[in-house]
Amino acid sequence: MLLTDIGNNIKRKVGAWLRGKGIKDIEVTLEIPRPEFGDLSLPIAFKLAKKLRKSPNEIAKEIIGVLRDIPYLDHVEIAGGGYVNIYLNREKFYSDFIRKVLEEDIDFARMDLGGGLVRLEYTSVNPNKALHIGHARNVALGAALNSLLRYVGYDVELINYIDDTGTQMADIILGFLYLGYDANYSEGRFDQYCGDVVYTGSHEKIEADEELKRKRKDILKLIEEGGNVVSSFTRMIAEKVLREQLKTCWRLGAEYDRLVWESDIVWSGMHKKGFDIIKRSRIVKYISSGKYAGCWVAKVSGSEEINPEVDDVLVRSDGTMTYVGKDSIFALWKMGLLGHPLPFIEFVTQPSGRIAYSSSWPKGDLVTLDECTLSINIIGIEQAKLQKIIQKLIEGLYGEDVAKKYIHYYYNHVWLSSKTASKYLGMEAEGKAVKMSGRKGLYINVDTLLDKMRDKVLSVIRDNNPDLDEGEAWKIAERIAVASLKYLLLSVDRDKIVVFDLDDALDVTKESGAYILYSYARAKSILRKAEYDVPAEHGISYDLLNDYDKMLLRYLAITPVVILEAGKSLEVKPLVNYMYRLSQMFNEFYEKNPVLKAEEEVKASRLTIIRVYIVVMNLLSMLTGIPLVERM
RNA sequence: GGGUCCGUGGCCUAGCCUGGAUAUGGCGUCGGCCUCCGGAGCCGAAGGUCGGGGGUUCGAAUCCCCCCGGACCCGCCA
Repeated sequence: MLLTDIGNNIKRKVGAWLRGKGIKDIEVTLEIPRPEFGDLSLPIAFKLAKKLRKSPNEIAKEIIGVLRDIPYLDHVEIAGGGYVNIYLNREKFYSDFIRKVLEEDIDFARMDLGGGLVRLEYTSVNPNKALHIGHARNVALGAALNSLLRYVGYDVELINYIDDTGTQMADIILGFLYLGYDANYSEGRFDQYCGDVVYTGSHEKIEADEELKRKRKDILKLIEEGGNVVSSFTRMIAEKVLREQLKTCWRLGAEYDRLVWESDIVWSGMHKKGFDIIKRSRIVKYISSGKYAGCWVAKVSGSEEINPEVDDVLVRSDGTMTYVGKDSIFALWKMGLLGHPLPFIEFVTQPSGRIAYSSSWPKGDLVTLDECTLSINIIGIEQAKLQKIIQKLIEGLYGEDVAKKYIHYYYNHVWLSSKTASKYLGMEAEGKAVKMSGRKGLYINVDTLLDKMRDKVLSVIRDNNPDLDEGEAWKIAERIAVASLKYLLLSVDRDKIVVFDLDDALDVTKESGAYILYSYARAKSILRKAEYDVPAEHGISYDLLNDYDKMLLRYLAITPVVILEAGKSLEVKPLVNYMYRLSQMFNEFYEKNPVLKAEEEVKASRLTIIRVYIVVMNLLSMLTGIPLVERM
């Protein structure tokens, strides 16, 4: 029996009582109060006071009568003028909870929030550079969301969209073709070479030279046409970069089912087919006169009549499609509403054994995407308006219910602290922080950062574990580095800019990913030293436990509540923050309570609590993608 | 100019969606704790007009309106 089950039970009972009184517009909510106020708390009496013309206190008394036959209930108290505080029979509740956790391991809190297929697009970095720490925010979010969605009952298909037809790509292709950069570069990572050297170099030269701009335009045209030397060269380069980028993604624990190339989309004629559908929308019109004569425009503003000045052009007067147009069609395809099959081939086997399939025009196994219940697109906040337009367009075609399935899962940018920009990149910066810029070379690559973090942490590991062999130490250092970076990126609100400071990131104490791993390693260490395993059916001797034991236990038991909230809101942040809070609580427990030296009954109970802690942390690690280590 | 988002002790941050009982942690500052399971740790202290104003409410950091400050978006570009 989980706390969520007990909560549902209470909500059902109180809900039925409400309906009996003819009240339908008040939702029953439960809180987890401070420990002295019980295990669950019901503030509903306050909301009913006016409606029933009674004091909250009187209503609370009435509600107590409703709560009679709740399993695990010990007693109920009224406090604070109308709260109904619910106290469980903790010995029984915790014993059952512990048994469930130890028997079912990390599956103990699995739930079904309705299910269905979620198609999740994330990463989608242009294949002309290495991933920088801003991309890592996207990747970390996607990987975690994938795990969370699966745990709460969805099927998930992971898509990485590869835009190999844009100007960023053309910039480096021009660099290779005309500016002498080496397409066979092999001294270091090819993606870093393309981004750090070729792109920055080429871009600057192109912007200053009309002739080069013309050449870039020609390259873009050739890529779009396909079937020529330039287009296959471009695809070859992009593929080389992508393979390197994927290594970084894997390092961050991210994998994919489908790599979808923009060039394949173009060559397969998806846009033409998609536009034939979009054209039929009520909100799309052909403009026959004036400045915008010859354009197809979508009415997305609030204006009465369609007005190209404020509405969005989908097809230009020369017949080519704008970015909005293309992206809308891709959105329809991802939602399984287009039915346009693309050929796919096996591209690479990923670390978990999962195969990533790549689109590959013209030959491969034809795949038509099924309709999905949700299409989640992890894209930066700067695209909010554009994504809104896409949703409007979908609404115009299929109605509001379908449009609601298309979710722009946005996140704000990662900036660099001015200190980091000047100290490590030699860029003088005004103010507290600066926006990253690929063109200016103002960014930090994920691999560069992870290497730095790993090296920093490695010496501490050697000091603390002299018996550990080098390979093992290295693996641990890598995990600590990844955990620290992910914690940094996932623990703050998606709406907020993360200001990245390299020195702060390298400081892996206190509130950090490493702190979490440290408490876990301590727990593991105790279990290694314990001479016996406590059998799962042992349970606990609740009366012998002190406040620190009880606090930890109490907090462990709310795991399902946290997961439910995270799953319903599609947020990973609560999980990450909970993970940190739990670690904090464990460290406190650890400092205050001897385990191995405790009296036998207490020792057995504490070992059991630690085992539960381990399972919960393993589960949270799986859900958030923050890796753990057994020692460090 | 129009739109979206953010504003919580010196600095960073949780809580905001779904209003509820003393506002969460961290950094920094000051002071403690290793004969004891891992000190990458723990304990304590100082530090708060939850940007400002108004409204709704028995009750507002949380909901609504206005204002201020910051970020982002607003091309037949991608």
